[in-house]
Amino acid sequence: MAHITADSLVAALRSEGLRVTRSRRAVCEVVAVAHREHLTASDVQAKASAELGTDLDRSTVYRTLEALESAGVIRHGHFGQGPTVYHLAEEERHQHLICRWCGRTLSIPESDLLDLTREITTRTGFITDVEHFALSGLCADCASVT
Amino acid sequence: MAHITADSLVAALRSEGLRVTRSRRAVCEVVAVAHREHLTASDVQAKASAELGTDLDRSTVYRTLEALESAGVIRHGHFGQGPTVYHLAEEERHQHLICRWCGRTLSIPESDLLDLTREITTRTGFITDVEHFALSGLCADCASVT
DNA sequence: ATGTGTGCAAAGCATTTGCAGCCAG
DNA sequence: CTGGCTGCAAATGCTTTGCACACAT
Repeated sequence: MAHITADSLVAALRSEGLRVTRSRRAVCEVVAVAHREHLTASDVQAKASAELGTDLDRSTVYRTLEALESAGVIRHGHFGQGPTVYHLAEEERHQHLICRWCGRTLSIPESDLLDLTREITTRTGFITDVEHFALSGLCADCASVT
Repeated sequence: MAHITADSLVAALRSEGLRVTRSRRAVCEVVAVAHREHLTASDVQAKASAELGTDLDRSTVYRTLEALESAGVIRHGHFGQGPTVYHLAEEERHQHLICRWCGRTLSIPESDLLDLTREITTRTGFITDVEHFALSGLCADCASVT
């Protein structure tokens, strides 16, 4: 799959019948450039404001992210207790593992967890979206210290 | 393992060198009675206040829960975007599955997920604490509607 | 009698909302 | 030109913190 561009995000807004403003375009650019990275609303605000040269309001950021999410081009997840993170609705999903000691984050592709998700579905009928919440635990380094 | 009683929670506080007050005893009772249930700070405040007959301050609740947690007799977890939930540090851990549609919560014993956690550890060295964060997804009912 | 635990009040964050004016269509 | 979008400011909800007083030990 080709890289997602700011333009395709903008197009998604348009196809939802939403208007395309300077602010929204800036948010799209920031999100597209971040690619696989996970951004908080505050990250987006900072980068988009820098790009615009003027301050973009935090509420506008939230509203735009919400619009992009309902257009289906971005998604959000929850890491630990911190703020919500946003990222492109990319093809290759992954589970995040957060170390409760050092706070480091690892990723593991969803495809490596298919056995798990299948197992859960078989037992409960529940279809897991591994990406939405991180898993907590101890990373290899911190575990070895303990 | 026998049921955990309020007294054993109180004893845990004592063994940490902490004082046992009426407020703390009330919190211990509420948590012990809840047994497997997951309580928010607000739940604990309400129930403990009812038991005391006077209003227990929210900050006292947080401080007491923190004390119980560092004494190792309770733990906390995060369900969705909602408030932190507290529960006894019981023997049988379980993973929570939250339906992103109807909000219902299912549980699955950690023992059913050993393959998963082993898999993750093998691949990454990461030791998962399945209980700390819930998993998001669609429950059987909501999935069938979709 | 100590100093730990308490209530109260205020602050700290992330997020949401109401509203008056602005700009994309 | 008209309504959707914006900034501003205030409100919300959860959690934390500073402080003076109270009470367990």
